[in-house]
Amino acid sequence: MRSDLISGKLDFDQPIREQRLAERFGTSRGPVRDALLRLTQEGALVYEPNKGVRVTSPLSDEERNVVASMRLCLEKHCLSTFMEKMSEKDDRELSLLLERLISACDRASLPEVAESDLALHRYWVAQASSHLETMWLGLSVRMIMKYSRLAKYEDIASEHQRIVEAILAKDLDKALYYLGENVI
Amino acid sequence: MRSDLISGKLDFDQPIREQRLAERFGTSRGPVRDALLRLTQEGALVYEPNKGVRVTSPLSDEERNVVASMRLCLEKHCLSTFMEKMSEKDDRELSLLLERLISACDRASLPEVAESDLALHRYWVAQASSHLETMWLGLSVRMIMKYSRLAKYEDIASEHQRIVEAILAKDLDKALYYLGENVI
DNA sequence: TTTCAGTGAATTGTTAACAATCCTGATTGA
DNA sequence: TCAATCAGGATTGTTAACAATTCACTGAAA
Repeated sequence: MRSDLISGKLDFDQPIREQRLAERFGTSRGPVRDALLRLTQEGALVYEPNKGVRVTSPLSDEERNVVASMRLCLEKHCLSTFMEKMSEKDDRELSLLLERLISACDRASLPEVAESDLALHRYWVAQASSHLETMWLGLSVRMIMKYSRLAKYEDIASEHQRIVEAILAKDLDKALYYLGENVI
Repeated sequence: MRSDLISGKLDFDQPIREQRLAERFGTSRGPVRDALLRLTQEGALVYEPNKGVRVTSPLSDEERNVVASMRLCLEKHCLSTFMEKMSEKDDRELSLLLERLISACDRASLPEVAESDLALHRYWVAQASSHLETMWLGLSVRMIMKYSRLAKYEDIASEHQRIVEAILAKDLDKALYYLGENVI
């Protein structure tokens, strides 16, 4: 469900019906309500009492700038603490996530690009702090719901490749610099 | 429930039982689950599958610094846009919220201080952007859960008095400056 | 004594039925 | 013609019962 929202399959303000989703995922309305409530708190949906949820409207340019600078502040901190104590296992994991993103870009598959983009960033955030991870999610979901509609796949791939290369080379300054160019 | 968490009535890691809350609030477990899920997304509780929720652990000093600077970035933007288009109605509302906070400080009532502190800040954030409001909530709840354990009531009152005075005098620079001193 | 499997209570997860609310469209009356 | 009213269907909100899981405790075997 989240990947549908992130990839922009659904139009803004479109209402989401609980019964439909329950049938689609072969469950009852209870767990569906839980999931919709979570997506609401993440900012992908908006809720109105007795009217259910609908797809959230995109951020204005001003809002997007604020969110982006908050996200950058958060990710820079997480990337710093992550790089201080990363192991060979993290190296392999990062390479894997990057590879997945690049292949999604090659196939020009918007849902997969959006998801693997988030998964890569999420990795260093989650490794640094679980508290910050949940906050990061809310920021990123909102940002990607807007940007995913006008993405250039080659740029995404190369931007992330530079970041990961800098991380693997233990070059903190360079990694932070490229991260700053990517998160806009 | 949220005010219990904010004011620090419950110990960290203490598990929250759905049945207990359902009886306390005279409802069934369904709405209780909804509320707990929301508080989880806000960061006041943490959830583990098949184990329910428990009170979240406090932020580390490092995490708190990051969250504080994110919150300050967000609130400064919101306060600026709010002050551009505020009316006399907003003047009265702010004065009311400030008065409530000061009287809570006088009574040295921690739950009320925490809640009216948040309510005041929330006002200009909500007026500026509903998108940013939900993000702000997650940041602020986490911050206040830590700070509320060692607050000096007179400082809180005077800090907010200065902020509101600057807002009412339409002095943006001064308002932002005092806000920066308060959100730490 | 320690460890491990088993047992039962406590708790969370899920479901389907029912209640309350909202929305749409037809009908009535001015 | 137009506005207000009133079904009815659709949708969300709530509840209680049931299923699945966890946890603490017991007791037996090494």
